[in-house]
Amino acid sequence: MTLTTAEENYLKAIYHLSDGATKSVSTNDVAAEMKTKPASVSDMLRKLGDKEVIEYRKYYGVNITEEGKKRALQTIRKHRLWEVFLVDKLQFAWDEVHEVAEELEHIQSPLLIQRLDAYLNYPKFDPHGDPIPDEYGDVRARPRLALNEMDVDQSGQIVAVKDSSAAFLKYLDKVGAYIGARIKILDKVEFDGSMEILVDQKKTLFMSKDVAANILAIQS
Amino acid sequence: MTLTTAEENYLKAIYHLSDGATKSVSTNDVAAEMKTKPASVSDMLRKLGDKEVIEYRKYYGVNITEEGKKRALQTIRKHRLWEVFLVDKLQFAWDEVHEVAEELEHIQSPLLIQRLDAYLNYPKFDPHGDPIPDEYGDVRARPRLALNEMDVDQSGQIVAVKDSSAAFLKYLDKVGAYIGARIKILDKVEFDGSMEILVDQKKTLFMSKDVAANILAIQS
DNA sequence: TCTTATTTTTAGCCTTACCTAAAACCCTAA
DNA sequence: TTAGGGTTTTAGGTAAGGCTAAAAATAAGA
Repeated sequence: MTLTTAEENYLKAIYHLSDGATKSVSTNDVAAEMKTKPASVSDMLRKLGDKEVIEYRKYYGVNITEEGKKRALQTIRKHRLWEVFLVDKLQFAWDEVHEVAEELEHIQSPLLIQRLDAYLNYPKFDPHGDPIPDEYGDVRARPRLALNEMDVDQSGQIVAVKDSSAAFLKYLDKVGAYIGARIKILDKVEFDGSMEILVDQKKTLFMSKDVAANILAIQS
Repeated sequence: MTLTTAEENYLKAIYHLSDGATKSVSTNDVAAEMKTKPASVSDMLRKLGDKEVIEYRKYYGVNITEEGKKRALQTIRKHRLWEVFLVDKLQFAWDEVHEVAEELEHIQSPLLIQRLDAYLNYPKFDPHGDPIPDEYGDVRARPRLALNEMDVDQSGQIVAVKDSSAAFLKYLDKVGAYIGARIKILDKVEFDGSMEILVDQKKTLFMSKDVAANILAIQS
């Protein structure tokens, strides 16, 4: 059973919204994600249900099936491999690659993806730090480090905080850090463990060891 | 004015059939080339006429316009650059690349093509020996050499014969050479200028200097 | 020139993927 | 337990790109 480009895109959206195939997803949410109308989504959900990549009960939203999850992960794999190609080989900036990868991910050729993977040296993460599923759909999550565990000159991306109190999040917001921010360790002060951090390649931030220990990042 | 994937494919077919935008092309010929029905072609010709990439007079076939020629050459450029990528970088065989390139050529990103061109070191010919138009649509035809002018170990492709008498073409056919054949010069005999030539990577052919001088090839 | 054969176009219908408007359904609060 | 209100589906329509069957235009032969 092959999927059209539109079907692949819907399936990918449903996979993302369902938090890795765990939660069920509403028609409205899919419509928002796909920037389309709920009526169009209903149509498409019926089709995807017929193809058994989702379980669809009218009025009750959808759950992705095992087969659907596998298909979604294949598409995500292709997307992320192309992103690596664009950044590593064609010198694209990491924020320029998404739209092009969105087109490239629909090219149908298992051989192409196999060869591309080898050519890129079997990368495990894309330029945004997101993991690349293997050809069976297995994802190896990248280990998270607290910022104070990172070394000077290492780069990464903030993915979570340990203490998610409103106060701490407010502090983060004030200094211009946020979940998803790209960071680089510029300096670590031996004496008190405080750090100097470059955020989004433009803003420099000073933080105490305690603050740094509260912020989790993945390396890139 | 943007073209859909289908429109790009029709335009490319019309360009090829019109021998580089010189001859006019019939509905039936386009239908045969596109493996579709004449009725579908009529529809599409009206659309392409509206977009002014062809000149369409009902019942009298079409001529490609200057704008159409430019568009067709852009698509051909993208197709051939991707073919080079697949062969040079991803180790595809030269006869495995066409279908995948047929998909890749429709990716819309001028930056991608520009970067790909640079990455491949501005190739002038694709793996089949066909010239790659530059970004303005200019094509530099590859100089043709008679086989006896080629050196040992050089590879190429037969593109024409000087003497196109039936007798000579019949002889070529008998020995298994043909327009389009991939060849490699294995040996040249100093004494009489006769040559040993590998055809399509499998058949070895001996020919006199006179015969070799009658066959034109491009180098690859 | 007239008739026939061939080519091309039109007419009408299908599928995919979208849309709007209206109907149906689910849920909650009075 | 029923009336809204929000969500979701259905009904019907559009555009792209295909199809078949039939009509129309061109070309060719007597």
